[in-house]
Amino acid sequence: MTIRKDNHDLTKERILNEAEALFAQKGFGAVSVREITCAANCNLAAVNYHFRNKGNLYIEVFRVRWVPRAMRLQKHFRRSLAAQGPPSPTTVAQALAEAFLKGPLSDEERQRHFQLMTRELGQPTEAFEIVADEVMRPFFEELASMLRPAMPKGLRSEQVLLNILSIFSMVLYFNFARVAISRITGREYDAAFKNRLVKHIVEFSLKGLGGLEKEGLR
Amino acid sequence: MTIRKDNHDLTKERILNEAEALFAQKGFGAVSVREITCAANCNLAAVNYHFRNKGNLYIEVFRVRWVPRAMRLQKHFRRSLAAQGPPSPTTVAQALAEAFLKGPLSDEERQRHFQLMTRELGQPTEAFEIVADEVMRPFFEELASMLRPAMPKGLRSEQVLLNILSIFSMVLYFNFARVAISRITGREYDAAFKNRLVKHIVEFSLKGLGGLEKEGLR
DNA sequence: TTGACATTAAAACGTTCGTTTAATATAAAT
DNA sequence: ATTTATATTAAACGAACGTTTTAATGTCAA
Repeated sequence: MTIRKDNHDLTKERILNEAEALFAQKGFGAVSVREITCAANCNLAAVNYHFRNKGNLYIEVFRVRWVPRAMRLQKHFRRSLAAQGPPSPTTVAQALAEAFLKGPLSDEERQRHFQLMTRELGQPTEAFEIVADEVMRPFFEELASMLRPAMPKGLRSEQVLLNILSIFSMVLYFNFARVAISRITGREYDAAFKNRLVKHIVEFSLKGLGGLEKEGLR
Repeated sequence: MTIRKDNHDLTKERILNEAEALFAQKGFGAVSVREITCAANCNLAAVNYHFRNKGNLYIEVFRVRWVPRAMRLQKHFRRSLAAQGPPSPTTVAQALAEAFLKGPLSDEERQRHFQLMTRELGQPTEAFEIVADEVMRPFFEELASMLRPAMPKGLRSEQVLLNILSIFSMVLYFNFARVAISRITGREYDAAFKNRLVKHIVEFSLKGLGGLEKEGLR
């Protein structure tokens, strides 16, 4: 009964895509509804018809685009981690850096993803509740439980969390500050440089974590 | 001859202050000129009179507020470093983390500073040229020349730079994502927590840098 | 073919935007 | 005292904003 035609809400999908790209690129306040509908090749009123208003479109972008992508990233991380046997700081750091810097996403998609996240980290809106509750906190706890057994003796759980946050700060930074990093290092942000960054993050993180195993280095 | 009355351009100063706070808080596109002039307690036209237009006010904020503050930070770093004898990875990391997380700035000022920087890192505008050329690149080179002699044998200069960028990613992150970090860790971002973060960054960085000295730890 | 419903389209709503203009105030210079 | 340069003010400009309204489509079940 509720089965509609194939391209039932193709417009809705296009709006979500373009809205996400623009929100990531320029931030919520700097993007106009007209800009979105123009990029999505649809009528101005479509945003209000499909999403009630601009603000709700923004949080919908997180709900139906950002969170599922974050889940895909986590799944990719778990798969490539499981393929390496029981988790150690080495394998965790390796799988993390690879999933978040290379991983299953296109370069554009990854940039969008971390730009949106960085914006919410800097000035949290309603969308941050979603990011924190559905993605960050559960994943960080998962990572903590993986790393804790391999960490120096009686490490406080807060310290484990800070270590994880530090790794994430690097992942985030090397993703969202591409232009700046290219400019400062003088290197183009291409596949080769990305590999270099993964290697660096893994090494730096491993040492930072205080892991004693040396096999993953160099 | 050009000596005007006391409050000659007090308005100009107030506009710069409020503009910086608002640009940092919400981003260029999401701040209106009316918002700025209202906060600065002056007439709407004052922005265009003193700064030609909104865009020029933004880059002027960087020129006469952000860069000088960055210089103050660097000076503070150099002074507290010099007080500890010849620079080693330990003393450099310690002085860096302290200067950028506690340092000479008020908490508000520091948050503003890193929010503005993060915005430019994410989507560089004309202001990023200033940030990169006048602050980042020279300072990073200074740091590199300090760290290089103490680093493992034949470390490529690119690798030294990546290490420095990693430390900065943490400093940046722990400054601009305060709300998120408080929320995730469950700790209020107060003086005690800031000290905890400084300690963590120093330890993590030191190990990440591959420094062999242990005296600075714990 | 018809009636109901989902979607798109065009036009207009009132508001706010950045900027400009013209008038006014102030204090130093002549 | 008058001129000149600097600074502030109130008012208005057209453009763009988010949203609503109304009409025109398209698509199924009956």
